[in-house]
Amino acid sequence: MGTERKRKVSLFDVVDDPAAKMAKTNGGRADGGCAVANNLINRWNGKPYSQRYHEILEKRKTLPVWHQKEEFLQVLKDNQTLILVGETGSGKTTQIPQFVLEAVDIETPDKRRKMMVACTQPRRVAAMSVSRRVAEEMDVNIGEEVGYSIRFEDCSSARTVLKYLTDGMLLREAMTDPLLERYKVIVLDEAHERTLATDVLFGLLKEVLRNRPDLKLVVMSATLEAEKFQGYFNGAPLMKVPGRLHPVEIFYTQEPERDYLEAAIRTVVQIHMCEPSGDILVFLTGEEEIEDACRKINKEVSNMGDQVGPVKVVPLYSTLPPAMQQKIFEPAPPPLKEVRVESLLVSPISKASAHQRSGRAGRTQPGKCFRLYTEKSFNNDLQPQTYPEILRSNLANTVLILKKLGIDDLVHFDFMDPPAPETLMRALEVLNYLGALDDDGNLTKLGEIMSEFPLDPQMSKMLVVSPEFNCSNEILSISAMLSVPNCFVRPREAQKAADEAKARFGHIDGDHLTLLNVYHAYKQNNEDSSWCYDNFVNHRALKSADNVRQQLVRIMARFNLKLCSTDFNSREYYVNIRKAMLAGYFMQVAHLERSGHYLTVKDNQVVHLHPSNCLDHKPEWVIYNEYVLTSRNFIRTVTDIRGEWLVDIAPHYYDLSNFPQCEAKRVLERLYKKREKEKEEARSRK
DNA sequence: GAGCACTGC
Repeated sequence: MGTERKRKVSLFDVVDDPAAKMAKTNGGRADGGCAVANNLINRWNGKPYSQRYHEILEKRKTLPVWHQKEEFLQVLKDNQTLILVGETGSGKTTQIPQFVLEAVDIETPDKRRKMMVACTQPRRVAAMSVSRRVAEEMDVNIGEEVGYSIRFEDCSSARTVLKYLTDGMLLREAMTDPLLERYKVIVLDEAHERTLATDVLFGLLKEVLRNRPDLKLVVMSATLEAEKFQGYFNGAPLMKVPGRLHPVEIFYTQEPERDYLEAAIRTVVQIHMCEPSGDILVFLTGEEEIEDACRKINKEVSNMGDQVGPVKVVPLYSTLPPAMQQKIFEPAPPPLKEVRVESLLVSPISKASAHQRSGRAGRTQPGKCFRLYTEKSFNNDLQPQTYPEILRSNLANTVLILKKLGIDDLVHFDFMDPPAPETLMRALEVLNYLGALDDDGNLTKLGEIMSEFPLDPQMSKMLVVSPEFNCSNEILSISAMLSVPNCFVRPREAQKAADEAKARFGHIDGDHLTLLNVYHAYKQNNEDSSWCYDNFVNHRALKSADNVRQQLVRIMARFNLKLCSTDFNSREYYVNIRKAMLAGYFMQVAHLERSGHYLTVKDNQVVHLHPSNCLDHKPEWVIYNEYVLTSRNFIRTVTDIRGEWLVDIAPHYYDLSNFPQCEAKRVLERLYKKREKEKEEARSRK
């Protein structure tokens, strides 16, 4: 890799002249060119700028990136790829895409359509909120010239010239538009987070750039790993933008905290009592914890009565509806204090993200950062960077996407951090067993359809084949339910009632069918939220399952996969559903040994049924949705299946000549013999 | 008979 060509751009401030720039880039447009040059008319929608535009513009000009605007544009002009390192508060996420838009020519031969600038974000909230902000800064309506695109919500139009989108969304777009031809410039933001999608986009874009000399790439990162990016992108120039606007003081605890949640709440209350007014941002790991913390903070503060001011606690996590998530961007009414409880990354975090989080405190004014661990622990225990997701994930889905993108030689695909060859091999093997890839590793017709579903390949497979089992409606519902957070609520003060409520949905043949019952009951009760509350199911989870289901239905329709159900009164109703599930999950099967333990077929692991299961017996064979390692090896969400079905539905996987000697093998041998005999009898009857 | 959390499509 051409690190020898590495360049560093010198930093110097250039006096900015936006008016001249705009006149230049406005090109040959006759309409009001003069007004545009004079900064009176918005070149994007032809309307006069509002007063607010100018007010915001003055504030924007104080952001650190503005001091390097001309320099940035020069580097962009001279290079196809560039890397920009800017810490929190530099303004890079909102300003850089606007600078780009101002400078590049996005006209196309078709006068009605322009090319776009894309800016990716790892998270939906960010894509949405940043685009809103930028639309305001550009004095246009969100969804028109500036838009965003996230799963379930495309807020963009034919007029959109700047689009914020999740990195996963851009990857999906690449599947139908392999050269990303509607984009002129792609900005990959938060590249340091190294999400799976970002990492795949790195490799993909590197190739696309070779085929599209007119495309440009800006990689933005918050951390010093930038030199690694530089090496990877053939010595692309590196620009550094100074970070936060205000100093942040960092405090550590003296002793390690036993209960970080309790410590976090205590710290919040202390800050509330002792510090001047402002915002507090708390990082926690999950929905339940966040809701819990919100309740406790409210309670503790109200217990203190008039000694302290009121507090407004705002939760933030991904499964909150978007409108609720937007709440955290509303300013707190002046006399109130505000606590925002946020969940972003699962701990233990890296030093880099700890640093980035502390940066949040200095965004609008000087801040303080309270780390609920010791300084020693920060220095010794935390990894310097977050380990890239691609090195710790199951890659079956990623490999399927790459294949669909036309990347055949995965071993030589240019990953920034190549996954172990065994990991890739395992993914290829799984896809081959599922019939998504043929024996030469080429995508099959089935695989092509599977790749269009935003699901794991096992689930896509069961969905695609479900019409053959006459139960696609039910498999759609089950898939949707498996794709959202656990819908069963079990509050500490009402555990017994919650268990009883769950038991009412229980299906003796397994948890998948229980989920189906819940979904059906939810629909039959008109998606009513108080019904959910009374029955201890999470309304939000069910609503989002419904949303997922609709998306899946649309994909099914695109491929003419028929929506069908077996007659509910037929004995085959549940049998068909279980068989269809097995057609996708035949690699996730466990067998009950005479010892009373379950052994997985895949790797002969001893596993236990997760206590959340609703079976009233221990079936000889089960399929499971996931394998979780907590206090024991558990298989969670399990359903009873019959050994005969393994032989019928997945004989290529249950090929006994490759099977290790075990009880399951002997059982299967008998089943195969039985099948042989049945066939012979049928033949002789003829 | 024990919970374990997250993100993205």
